Amino acid sequence: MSLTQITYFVAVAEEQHVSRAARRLHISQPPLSRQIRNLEDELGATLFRRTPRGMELLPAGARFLAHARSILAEVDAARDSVAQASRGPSLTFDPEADAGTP
Amino acid sequence: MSLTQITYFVAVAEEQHVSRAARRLHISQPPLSRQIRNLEDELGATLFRRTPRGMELLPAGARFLAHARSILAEVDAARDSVAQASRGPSLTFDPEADAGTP
DNA sequence: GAGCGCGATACCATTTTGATCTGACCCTTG
DNA sequence: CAAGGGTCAGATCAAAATGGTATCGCGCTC
Repeated sequence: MSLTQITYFVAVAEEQHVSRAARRLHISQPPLSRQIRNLEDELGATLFRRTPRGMELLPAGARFLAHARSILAEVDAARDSVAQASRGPSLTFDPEADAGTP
Repeated sequence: MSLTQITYFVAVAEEQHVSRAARRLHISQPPLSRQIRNLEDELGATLFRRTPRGMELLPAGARFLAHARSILAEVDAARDSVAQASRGPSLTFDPEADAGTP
């Protein structure tokens, strides 16, 4: 399982459509289809039902979706946190911040 | 940024040592060293200070570590959740569970 | 100053990823 | 009922990422 796969999964779940999700992700449809399959294989569960009109999220998929979003949100938070830290440590308010630099 | 990199980062942060972390991860030291560097490059921040005795977590690294653990925990939770779902949907208590299967 | 331990670099083999082309299937439409 | 458009899936190839081995450079310690 990779962050890429998770991102792909969320896109497909939201679009309920592999092709549309592929366009949104700026990749082509077949690799996306394969990544979803790989993810399902690794998890040992089917996440979508393939219909002639697109992809339908199954219960297992719905459960996974919640976690997937949480993971991606946490990744963003991690990025932001580090970005803040590198713009100067402890920019988060700290009353003792300048007590250590007299 | 990949889940692998995050896993690697946590190992290095915990061991404070690239070589030891590599042994623990069952990979060799140079690729691990490179992945850490790649992660730092992508984040645009230095996460460790290289010392002759190992790796010292910098403030930015410490911030990232918290998120990294959270991400990995959420990944585990996602796996577990799907595993449960595939052993039978809604094992979580649902009073109407059998109302639909008379 | 010689040796040891640390991370970093160079280079190569392998694996993984993505693009293109194509196929199988279903639904709609005439 | 036949044709066509749209869906996802499979095969195949090129490119990128990943990991291993060999080696370097740098401090510390003796």
